Amino acid sequence: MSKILIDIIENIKKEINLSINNSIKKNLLISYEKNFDINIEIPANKNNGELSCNIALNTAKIFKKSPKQIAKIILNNSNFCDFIEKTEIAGVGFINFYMSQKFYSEVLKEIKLKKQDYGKINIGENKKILLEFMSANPTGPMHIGNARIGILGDCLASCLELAGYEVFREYYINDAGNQIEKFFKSLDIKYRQIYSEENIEFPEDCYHGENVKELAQEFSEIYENKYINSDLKTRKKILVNFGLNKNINKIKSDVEKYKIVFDNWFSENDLYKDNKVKEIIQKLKDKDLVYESENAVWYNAKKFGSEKNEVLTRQNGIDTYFAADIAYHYDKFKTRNFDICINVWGSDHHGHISRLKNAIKSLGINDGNLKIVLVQFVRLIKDNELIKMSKRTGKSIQLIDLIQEVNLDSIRFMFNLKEPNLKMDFDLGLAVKQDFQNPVYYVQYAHARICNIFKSLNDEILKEYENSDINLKNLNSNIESELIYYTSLYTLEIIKISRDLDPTRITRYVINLTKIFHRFYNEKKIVISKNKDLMYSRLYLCECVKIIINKILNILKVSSPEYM
RNA sequence: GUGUUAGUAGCUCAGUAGGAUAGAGCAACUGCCUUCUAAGCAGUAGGUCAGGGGUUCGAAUCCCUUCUAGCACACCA
Repeated sequence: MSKILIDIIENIKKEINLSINNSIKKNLLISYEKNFDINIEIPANKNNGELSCNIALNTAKIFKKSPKQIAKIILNNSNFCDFIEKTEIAGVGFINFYMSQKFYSEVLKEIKLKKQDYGKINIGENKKILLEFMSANPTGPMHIGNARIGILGDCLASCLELAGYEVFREYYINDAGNQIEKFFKSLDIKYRQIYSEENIEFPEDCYHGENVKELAQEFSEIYENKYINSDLKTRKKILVNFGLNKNINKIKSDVEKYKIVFDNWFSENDLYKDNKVKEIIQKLKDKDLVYESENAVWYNAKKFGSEKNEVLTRQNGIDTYFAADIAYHYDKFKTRNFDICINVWGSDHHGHISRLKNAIKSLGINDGNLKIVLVQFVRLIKDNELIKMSKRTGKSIQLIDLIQEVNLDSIRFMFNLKEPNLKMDFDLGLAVKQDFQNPVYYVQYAHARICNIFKSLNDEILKEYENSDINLKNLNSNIESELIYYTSLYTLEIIKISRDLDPTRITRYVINLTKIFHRFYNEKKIVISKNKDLMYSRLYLCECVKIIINKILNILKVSSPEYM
């Protein structure tokens, strides 16, 4: 468990509360019953210490003293652990903490000991999370927005695992409902067009993408005109099966090319096969939330403050996506017993959140355990021009097109740079052309530099380094302290990622870490044969930084080159 | 129209459970390789945090309001 810094922060909070209580007993502060929520932060400016507390400012009114007086009383009546070198009262009354040399040494020892497990914490308490993401429609190829969602979801899963959750990654295949009817209709017409002399019209509301045409073509190459005159039911079954299989396999292979991993591919159709959709409608009916009107079955969402009610079963007898989605989430929570469900959705689904939450709440599920991460659309820019990606026009930029132009390291890194819930412009020209400007190389370069240092050492030195007792107290310059301190913040980052469900923080963290490392590298010579004691300490530090960079690049599934 | 997300340097973005002098990268300019990798480092310049109110010791961050933009408001998924 890596949590030196976390422990110190907790210790400070406890000690300050203790100090306040003691001061009250000694009549130094006026009586107040509650324990305070102590806020410890990392100051933006290094001159304000490594940790800082604003408790004296927040309690000035309560204690009717100036913040500085309160801070002084608190410090006089407290005794912090030996990881704290000194404290000071600064500015308008902040209490600032400076770390001791022991702290720096212990952080490095922990990294070296835990290696890739450094940063692991257990705030998740092994709770089971079902993380559903990507879930692109199988009626056509995936577009670039799906790539962003896939990469963010994949990375979020890894981060949550680090935070101590048990994460199950799932892809929901929408292979049922109205859209499958539409998919069949589109395929069927394209298929018949191939063999018909007459001009069969292709309706506006069908899928206009190239994909449908290609599928019909492939189908006809295998079966020729065998099914042209079959009855509707037979034709539908064979065409839909053929099309879905092809598309889903394509999705699976594309996903693999992006190194995105799923534990399970959940078929919407299975919900129907197992009668789970009808069961859920019945359950809602039992709770008096369902009524029939205009030959459709409705869910009474207005009861929960919605503006309008929702259809569960259409006039044509087909259940809606909404009905299936309730059944799907019931299955996640109640049948498969997940503690928390996280869905990574395109932000165009945001309207769906409240009605789904209301629906599962009415089935006795705590809707607070359903969390939605919204991901906004990606626009692709090339030569300052917007590349459209409408599925309907058939000229969409597919997910697979991108990987043919830009290398995967770069794609994965770039998509992990910007917060999910912000729209993003992906500059294709820049990503391809100007490799050296890309932050991914900046980070990888630091890794390669460290590898190179170790490669330059001969076996004898390496052996001595491995076996000697390293004096980490040598690492006492500003830049070394700063670098070590930053490595200790890694755990805090993992906590914030699981709190905000924003994996992109880790990318920004590793960029900052490498920035400090590059600065250190320029400022301090590492291989110094005259002073082996110092050299080994610095090698130790390099090794620790390398461990973290490597770990984060692994999370991002970006390669860690040893040479560049 | 209603809901929702946003607006921070020329460009791309960090920073929001209120904190100290608002930060990076790119682009511009100036330096640093006989030295562990210059895909690097150091420095200069660049700001009415969209506008206006409010809350308080303190606001880019919270509240109200105006403006601008994306998205959603289907018996699509």
